[in-house]
Amino acid sequence: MSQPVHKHDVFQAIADPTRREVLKLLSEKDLPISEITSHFPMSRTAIAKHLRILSEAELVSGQKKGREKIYRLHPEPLIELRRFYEQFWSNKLSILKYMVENEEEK
Amino acid sequence: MSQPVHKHDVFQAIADPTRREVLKLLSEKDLPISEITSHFPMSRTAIAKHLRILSEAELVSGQKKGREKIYRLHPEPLIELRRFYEQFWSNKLSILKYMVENEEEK
DNA sequence: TTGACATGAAACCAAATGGTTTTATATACT
DNA sequence: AGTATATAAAACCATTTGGTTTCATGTCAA
Repeated sequence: MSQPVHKHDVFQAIADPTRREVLKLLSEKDLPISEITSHFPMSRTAIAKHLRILSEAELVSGQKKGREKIYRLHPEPLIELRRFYEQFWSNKLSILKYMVENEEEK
Repeated sequence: MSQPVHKHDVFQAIADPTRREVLKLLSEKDLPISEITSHFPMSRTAIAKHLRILSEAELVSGQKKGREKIYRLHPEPLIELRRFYEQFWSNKLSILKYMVENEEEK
């Protein structure tokens, strides 16, 4: 019975370069769809779809303001990205260690 | 003229849950395809395809050893994940702060 | 050398992805 | 009231994705 709360997860959401760019944009400032679209070589409709996917992953939310819909970044789910990353690189020391160990094999 | 050196990048590579699991497996131990396959409810061919994608992203490499092909993890490209992550969460303090603030909601 | 095992490669398929165009609806402006 | 603006929603489409099955090739072992 467990509901499929989110169709898209964070990993899928950031798989697309356009969506990563959108997140970057929104990290500076809340923006309406049309403004976001102006930064990309594609239709507003395409951007709206990307925003929906980001929204399903709870990385952004949109609030209607007059006739505009203002989107805002919510970076919290990206923490899952960090948890994943740290399965492999738990700290900077381990990275250094790895690099040293493999120095000669190159 | 710039060649598309890699068909798949890290972000695409880790978008699939099976591939993330494969990376996790390989983080413990180098493994041949058949052994990897035994951990998943799908065919060896399917796993081989996932390995190719991971390989294109340079997250794994495979070396023939007798009739087996042993795969090994190369976590280096995951550093890009970290760079992306830190665009939004620049330091551990902000993460800690967030986690503490949301402790009770679990 | 024959058979079992491990992988590779190709053809095929349904569903998802990432885009388009068209049409509709709600809001703001004059 | 009528027009322009901002978004939404739907139909459509080509390509990619994630799987399958089938067949071929190389290697080990008896």
